Amino acid sequence: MQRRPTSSDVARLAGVSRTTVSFVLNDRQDVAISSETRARVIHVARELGYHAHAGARQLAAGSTRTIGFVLRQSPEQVASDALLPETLRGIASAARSDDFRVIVEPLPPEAGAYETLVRARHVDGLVISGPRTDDTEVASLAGDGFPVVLQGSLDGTPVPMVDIDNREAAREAVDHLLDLGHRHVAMVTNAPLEYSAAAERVAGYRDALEARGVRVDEASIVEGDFDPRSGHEAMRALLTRERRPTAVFVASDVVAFGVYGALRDEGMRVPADVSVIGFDDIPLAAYADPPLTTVHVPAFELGFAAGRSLLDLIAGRFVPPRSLLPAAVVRRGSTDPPRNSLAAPPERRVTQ
Amino acid sequence: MQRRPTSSDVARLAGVSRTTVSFVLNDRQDVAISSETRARVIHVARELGYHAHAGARQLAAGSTRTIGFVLRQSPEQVASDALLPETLRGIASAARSDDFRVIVEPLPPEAGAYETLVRARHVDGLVISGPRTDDTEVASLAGDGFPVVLQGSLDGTPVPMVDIDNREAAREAVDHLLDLGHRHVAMVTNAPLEYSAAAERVAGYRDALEARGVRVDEASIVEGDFDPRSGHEAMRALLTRERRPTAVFVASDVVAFGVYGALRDEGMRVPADVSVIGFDDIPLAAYADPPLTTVHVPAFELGFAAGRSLLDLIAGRFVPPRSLLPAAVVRRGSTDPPRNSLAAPPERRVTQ
DNA sequence: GCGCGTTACTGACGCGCGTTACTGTTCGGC
DNA sequence: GCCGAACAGTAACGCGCGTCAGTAACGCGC
Repeated sequence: MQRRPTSSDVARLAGVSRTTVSFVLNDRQDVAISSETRARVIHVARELGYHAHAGARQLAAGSTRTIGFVLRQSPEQVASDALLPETLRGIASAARSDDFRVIVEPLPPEAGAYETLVRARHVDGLVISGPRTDDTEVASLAGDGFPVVLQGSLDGTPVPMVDIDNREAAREAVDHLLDLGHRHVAMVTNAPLEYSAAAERVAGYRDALEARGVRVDEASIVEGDFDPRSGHEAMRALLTRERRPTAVFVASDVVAFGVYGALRDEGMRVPADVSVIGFDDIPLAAYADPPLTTVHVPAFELGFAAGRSLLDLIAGRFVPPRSLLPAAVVRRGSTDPPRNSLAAPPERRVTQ
Repeated sequence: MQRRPTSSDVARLAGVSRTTVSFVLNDRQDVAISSETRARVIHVARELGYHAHAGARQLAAGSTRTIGFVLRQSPEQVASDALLPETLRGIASAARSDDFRVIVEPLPPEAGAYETLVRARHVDGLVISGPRTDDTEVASLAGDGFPVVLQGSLDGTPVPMVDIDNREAAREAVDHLLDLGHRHVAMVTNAPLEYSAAAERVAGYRDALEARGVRVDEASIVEGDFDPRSGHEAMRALLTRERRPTAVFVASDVVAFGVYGALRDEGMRVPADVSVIGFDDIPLAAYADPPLTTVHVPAFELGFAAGRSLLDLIAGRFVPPRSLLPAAVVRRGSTDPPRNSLAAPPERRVTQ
């Protein structure tokens, strides 16, 4: 492994000072360098395969050109997060366009873990995924003026966040079911309601029902917990209810796979007996049986937007406190009108 | 954002020199420091929330305490890589135990992209996932003595690699089908055969059949291409064959979801009409319909082992050229004996 | 009581870069 | 022909740390 070329090497070979090399390679417009000198320096640098030493540059310039991506979810949640690769690609993509790099830090058991990332100046800013209300570090970091962007929803924080409009998207999902004629729509949440996103999706569910004057039956909202197993149990619980729903809004595709399972166990067919709409549009949603109607969440774009916002924040540019990306229903095979919707319009069935 | 404490601050408050602070905090055993002084320094450092500046340390010590994780797959492959989160967790976990960090670099379109990571000394080593034969950079990096570990298989390279034994695992998968009595077993690959892993799994498929004296019909090996769609097409092609297989070995769970779809389209039931065994054991495999029998790939452990090996390499310790982790068949609901295996033992049916 | 080893610590250098303040040179206007 | 502005480039400092060579004090043997 031969010696790394330094800026002195470039300077010597180009017949200029190190300062000039630095000016040229950092493309500084405020200093006058003749275009011949510029070209010569750039040529030599390329010839030598010169790249400024990251550590030295950081030390001198005070910036790391690196951002951190902190996964605040539990290991199990990370493992089954089918959109994580896309989100990560989005962040990395945004970073690269500004010549930044991304350090990924899955949350370890101990607290104060990503503090090191910041205190040791490994990164210039953080994107925090799956933020939690009980996370006091985030607030104190952001309060200190350290650039932080939340990827996901969190109530009552001034920290900029990037997300989809969960409430609106959920409303649209349930609207889809209502449009098909369903009036008895149950819901399985994606997660416990302490998670803002889960609570917001429930709110959207209520919005949709109330807008049509359909009474919200609290018993038909059951909590899921990230994985298919929880969906299985939730659906089983729903099927013990006196009035079985004709449609279910499952606020997570992964959980919906469990819901499918519970329905199969009961011998109920989708969508003939029960319509199911999911949320996320994970890569396998289109290959479920039947293909899952769901809400498409633009994971790459969310990651990209979060990265973009963070870079803006680092550069001192204005960043809106909330960036909400559009999410839209993708209709596939798991939703249809309720079976006897023609024989007995849903509006009447309430009287039965 | 108040000023970062430096080692001088710690030194002053502890009443010692900066050198002593450095010795204590880096826990150097070869210099004599009284335990009282040690304790005092540590106390002050903690009090101040002191963490050595990453850039300065890198510049002085020459090591970044950071490793790179390069994703050599195409964006589409990354997006549908259901095991990526686990692998990433594994690497990060290994890194953390040595106080290293992980920079993730999805492969951008342009070539020479991760070279920067190395030339600018952003990282001390690289784990390269999904290596490809046409990757000359890897060879030249490793040839230069730069620490590189491959996560995944690549033929004919001296670079250390971590993987499962694809051939053996595939053999076990097919053995499972043969044990059930199947004799007409088709295969859908996980990827084109230029990918070493795909070729190895085909080899394992052949091994299993040949060991039982079953003739390998070249026409019953069809290439998949990472996504479910390719599985759908592959299975459709297999179903046009004169003799339909009674079982299919699909060398990727994700592709198997497509295979399921094609079988449904034909009105064929799994496992009653066709048994299917997958590969990978993605989180949703157990929630397919029917639950997919598959080969469990220990993704976290693979990531961890790759990270561990890389750290060993960086530290100058010995690293075996190939680390093969065990993968085992997980039987679920998608495999059963062939329907008429009792009425007409498979061995006889060949004469029909 | 002198030398020598051991213990406990420190001063100063340099890692490779960005940047500030400065120097020298050219050129146009009067 | 002189002056100031614009142009082209440079010397030197410091970012915060790790580390080497060195020093001072102390104990111990003879």
